[in-house]
This record gives sequence, C-alpha cells and structure tokens, in this order.
Amino acid sequence: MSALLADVPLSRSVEDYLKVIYHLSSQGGFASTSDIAAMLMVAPPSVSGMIRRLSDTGLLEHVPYRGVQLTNQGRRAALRMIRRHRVLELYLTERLDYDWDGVHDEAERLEHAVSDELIDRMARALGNPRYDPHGAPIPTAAGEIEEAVLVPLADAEIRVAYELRQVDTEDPARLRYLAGQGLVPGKGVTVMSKQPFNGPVTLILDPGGERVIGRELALLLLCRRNDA
Amino acid sequence: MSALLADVPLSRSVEDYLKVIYHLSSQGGFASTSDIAAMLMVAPPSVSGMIRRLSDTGLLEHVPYRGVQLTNQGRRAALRMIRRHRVLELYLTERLDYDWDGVHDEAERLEHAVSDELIDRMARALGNPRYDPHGAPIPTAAGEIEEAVLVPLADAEIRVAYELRQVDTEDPARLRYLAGQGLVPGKGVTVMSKQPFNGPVTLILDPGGERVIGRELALLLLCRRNDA
DNA sequence: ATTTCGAATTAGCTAAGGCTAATATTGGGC
DNA sequence: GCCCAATATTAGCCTTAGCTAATTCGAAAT
Repeated sequence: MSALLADVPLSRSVEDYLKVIYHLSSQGGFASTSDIAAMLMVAPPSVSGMIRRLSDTGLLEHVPYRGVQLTNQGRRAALRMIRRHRVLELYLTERLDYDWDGVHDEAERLEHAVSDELIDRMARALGNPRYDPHGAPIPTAAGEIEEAVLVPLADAEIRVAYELRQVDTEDPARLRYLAGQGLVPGKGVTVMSKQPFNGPVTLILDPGGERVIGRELALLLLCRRNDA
Repeated sequence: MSALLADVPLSRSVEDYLKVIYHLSSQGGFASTSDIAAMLMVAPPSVSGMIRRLSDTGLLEHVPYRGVQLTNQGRRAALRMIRRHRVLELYLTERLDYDWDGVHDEAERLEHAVSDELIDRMARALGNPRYDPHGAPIPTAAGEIEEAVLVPLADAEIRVAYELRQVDTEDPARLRYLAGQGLVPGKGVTVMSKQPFNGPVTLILDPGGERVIGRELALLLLCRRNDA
C-alpha cells in the first residue's frame, strides 16, 4: 500500500515546514498560514506556495482559508525530524560538552544532513535515551512519541508537589537563566503563591530553595503532579 | 584588507565545487571543466555556469577554454571543507564505530552542515589528530596542511623498506578489500617484484607477510621511504 | 443583512543551480 | 597551414523557494 508513497528524500525547506506544522497542530487543530510564516520567518505567500506543493505530494491536508493538518505520512516525516533533532541535542551535550542553551542551532542544521544510521548509532551510544536535554520526549526510530500530560508551572496547584519534567523553549537566554536558577528537568517544585494580574510565581525547589519567577517563564516549565 | 572578502556563507554546491577544484588542481595545474563535471556528476554547462559565479565572487580564476585555479580565498574555503570532512571521518570511526569504508558518504553530507565550533570540539575530543582514517593529513583550523612527499607503492623501489602512509581512495569496496589484506596506514611494506605490462606487485607486509596486488590498487597506496 | 478588516491567496518577479541543444574554440594530425 | 574532433561556452529552459503587490475570502460587528 505504501508503494505509491515512495520515500522520496525531502528538501531542507520541506523538512522545516513539516516540523513547524507538527508543533503548531499538535494540540489537535489546524496550523494557520500566518503562524507557519511567523515560525519560519518567511512571508505568508511563500507558505501558501509551499502548502500547495506539500498537499500535492500528500504530506498534508489543506482546507483553504482555514489551515493545514499533517497526513499520516507527513506526521511520520515530522517525527523523524524531531527524533533527529532531539538525539543530536542530547549527543552534543553529553558527548561534546555543549551547554543545553547552545545546542539548538547546531542540531537545527545537522538534522537535515545526518543519516538514520548515524542517529541510531548516537542513540545507541547514549543508551537509547527517552528525553532530550530539555526534557522533551525523543520519538523512537519506529515513530512513536510519548504523550505525557504536563501542566505549565503557572497553572500548578498551590502547595502541591510536582516534578519539573520539561523546559519548553529553545531560547538560549531563557535557558541560561533557568539553568542558573536550578530550574532543570528532574527537580521537585511546589508553588507557594501566585501574584494576580500575571504577576510572579513563588515556588520551592527540591533540591534548591525558594525562587520567584515571572509568569512568562512559569508557562515554559512543564510539570507533572507527583501522585499522578 | 579582507574587509571586502566578507565571509559570506557558501552554498552546499559551491562548497562541493571548491573541494573538487582543490583536488584537481593540487598538483599545480588548472582544473578543466570536464574533469570538474565528471567528479561532481553534473553536465559540463552546469560547470561553466558555476565557474562564472565563483570567479565573480573571487573564489577562483578562470582562463577561458583552459581551466580554473583557486584564489587564496578559494583555497582557504576548500581547505576548511577538507578539514571538516577529515575530522568527521575520524570522529565517526573513532567514536561511533563506523568502518573506514563507510564514513565517506556520511561525512560528505555532514561537512556542509557542521559549525566550525563543532569540528573544533570533535578535533579536541580526538586530541587534535593529524591524519584521517585513510592517512590523509587534516588541515589545521588555521588552514595549514601537511605536504608530504609520498610515492605510490607501484613506483616504489624494489627491496627498499617503505611505510604505508595513506590509502588514496574513498571507494568502499576497494577500502574493504585493502583492509582485509592488512594494507592500512602505518604498515611497513617492501616491494619484492613487479610484473611487466602493468602486472601485479609482490610485496612483504610488516607485520603481515607476502601479498600480491594489482597495479590499480598499488597506485592508491601512498608510501614513504623509511630512510627519507 | 451588510460592511469591513484581517488573513489567505494569486500574480508575477528573482536567484541558484541544474538540464539539453546549439555554437565556438583549440590543438593535434596531415 | 588547414581541418577535424574534442572540449568549452552560450542560449534557453526547468524547478525550488523565496519576495512584493494586488486581490479575494470569511467572520465579526454593526
């Protein structure tokens, strides 16, 4: 049945579009032209053009003036890129001493050039890890990805123990600051209070101590209730 | 003085052209359009087109109907690519268990995507090595390359001790065969006899023993006289 | 029900880097 | 010294993937 869906190599641009569309539509909706354009830093008409090519080749479904969704084939290709990206990020930090805030750009370029073979060798060398340096799940070679139910720290319940699982940004400055505060995956966190009007969040880190962080950052810190 | 020669990023194609032109003109001559075309597996008019772009940007000098030579700027860019390629080949074999006959293709794609930073980290992790897995010298980050005077085994003097220094091919089948025969850089070799009419060469390997190999392969084995 | 405004699309352009077919140049053989 | 074959170049086309300007669509507000 997949004789027609020959595994033609995808261009660098196509790979970038698929990845972005995966992220934008991962919460089940459509990805809009303008959101895609903003994420890729291209003009909206460029996106319209690419959307036509991608839907012609069956990688996505386009509802004009509404948005796009990946087909199964498109989702498979996107997850392959995400696996590459996350394995690369982990390998670079673990084996070549990159900081977690500096790996993104390097991985972003390498993910288009590596073979599946190399990614699998890297993953094997790392013991087939399940999470990247930011705590994001690494899809398997078969294309499975863990769907954990995580809640932003900003929405966590007061005085309830959580575990910080994932830091949802690639911005080096934010990552550097958070690492400096000890806010890295694996830490225990308990929110003690939240100020109103999008004010700061006060929390206790374990191990660590008291911290006060702004709401913007608190939205990036994805957590899991300890009893869940 | 190099304010005008801004270090504009080069495209993948441009990097490939520079590398093959470097190799074709390394013995001091001009690289011809058709040789470049053959090495890159493109049609000769494509080469003519690229030559114009490259000489417009000052990366090479073109003498119409005769060929091209790299400028200093072009040579620097080519050596940077060669450094990348060779560091990658060594890293992949040393750290990710690639065979010396399988690294070429992977390095060929990665060399266009890695940063100088990553290459330097890999080189440092390997102890700033001077030779790649095939014995080819690795240019330094500053763009220096060792110019050793090596002689093909086919031209070595009879009953004189040489050291095998470099295997000058990237062809996996040939590399696999040579490794099977123990013909790898570092071995001692002494030619005992050469058959006429491009016939086989009989040699003694140290450590190893007697081997008989065809002239085609004997041309790829670059050696240095032990007393030189 | 109409208007309006923002989002999306189409039209038409550019540059890189391929291709084939046609033309120009060069150097070797006579 | 001339001619031919091999090599190089030019002419003209294609695709990818971007752009701006112009147009069209749809949904929210009147």
